This record gives sequence, C-alpha cells and structure tokens, in this order.
Amino acid sequence: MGSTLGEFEQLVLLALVRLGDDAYGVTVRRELEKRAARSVSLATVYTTLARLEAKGLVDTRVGEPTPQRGGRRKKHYVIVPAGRRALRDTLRTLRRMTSGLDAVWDA
Amino acid sequence: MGSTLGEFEQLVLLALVRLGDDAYGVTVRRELEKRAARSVSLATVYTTLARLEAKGLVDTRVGEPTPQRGGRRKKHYVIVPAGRRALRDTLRTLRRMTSGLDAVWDA
DNA sequence: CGATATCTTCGACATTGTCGACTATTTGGG
DNA sequence: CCCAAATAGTCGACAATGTCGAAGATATCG
Repeated sequence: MGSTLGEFEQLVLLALVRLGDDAYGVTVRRELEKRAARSVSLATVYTTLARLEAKGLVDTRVGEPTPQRGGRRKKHYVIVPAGRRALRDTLRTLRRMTSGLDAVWDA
Repeated sequence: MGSTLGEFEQLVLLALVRLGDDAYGVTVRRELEKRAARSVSLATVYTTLARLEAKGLVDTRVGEPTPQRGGRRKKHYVIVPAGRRALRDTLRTLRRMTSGLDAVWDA
C-alpha cells in the first residue's frame, strides 16, 4: 500500500491538526502562509484536501450558514486515525534520517 | 525560483549528508532502506539524484575503478551549499508546523 | 576474449503540486 | 422580490516528483 505523504500533503495535514475544529479551505491556507511561510492559492489547498479525503486520511462535514455577510457554506476537514498514522510515520522517518545531524539546520 | 524539495528528495539529500564521501547510488539506497525503512529501486534513487544535480543542489565526481571484482565506476554525489540551504529551509518549515504538537507522534 | 559482477542511464507512466477561471451559496439593500 | 457583493468550493490543465523494469557501460578474472 502506498502510504507515503507528499511534501505539501504533510503540511496540510499538520495545519488540520493545529486548526482543530475551525479547519476549512481559507483557514488552512492562512495557517500555511503564517506558520509555514508558504504562499499557495486556495485552489491548491482544495485540491490537496480533496485528494487526502479520497485517500481516506481526512473526513469532511459541511457546516451551517454563519451569521456573517453572506457566502457559501464551509466544508470542514478533520484528520482521521489513518491520516494521523500516516503523518506520524512520515515524520518519524524524517526524524530518523535527521537524528544527529544538527549541522544541517544551523545558522 | 521554486525551492521546495519533494518528500523523497529530502530523504535522499539527508542520506547524502549522512554518507559523506562514500555516497553513490548503492550506498544511498542502502541508507534509505536501513534508516528510513523505505525500499526503493536503484533506478528511483538515480532519477532523483539526477534531478537534484540538474537543480544544482548536488555535485558529482566519477571515481576511479576499485580493486573489487569488476564493475563500472561509481559516481559520487555531494550536497552543495544551495542544497544544504534548501534542505535546511524545508526542515525548518516542518519544525515550525510541528512545534507543540507532540500528540502527533505519540503512541 | 567472454562470462560475470557492478553501476548508471533510458523511456514510461502514476502521483503530487499548482493554478486560473468558473460555479455555487448566502445575506443585506433597494 | 431580485440582485449585487461577499464567501467558499469545484473544474480542467499542466508541470514537477515519485517509481520502475529493461537496457547500456565498465571492470576484473580466468
């Protein structure tokens, strides 16, 4: 089974973990721009989110309309166990490969 | 200037750092199988190595024939400053995204 | 030389990464 | 009511990465 996560998929999954409940397209993108200093279009975020869902790593639920000034309903995303596992494995591999190489991220 | 490294590119670059001088196709693959518990074909490793070179992230030098039982010459790879920088940035982003999320890799 | 052991390169195809443009919902005003 | 404005998501495409199996290059030893 192919359980490796792409570079961007990892970041999106991590954003979901950080955001908890309030995770949907716009917030995920914002989190990525702030914390990861990476600017991406919303379309890019949605595409990856859709693929993660197709792979069964995240779940979605369409929210109720909010009292704000109009706008379509939000589609919330949450990481599921399988997703958390995939993320854990990926990060674990990275840690194993970097352990003892402080020279890499110095300066 | 797209400076993001793919998931596998990161692992290969890290393998190069770990291997130092003795880094070439076969050893890189071995390092990946051992430390990263990831099995890949040699062709896969070479393809990525070639692309990293094309992007100017690694340098190569063809070695002299070794006294072993025959075989073609090895092509050694070494990460260059630009590569180290790209790797550092990528890992830094990951760290920023994971900081404070110990729950992710527990259990 | 020729068989055999080592390595690297080719040609292809599947996954991911990235968008710009377009569609769907909602709500406040006129 | 109906529509402009505000939000949020979906489509269709194309570039970059991930992955091989098969083929091509060199060496060394009898």
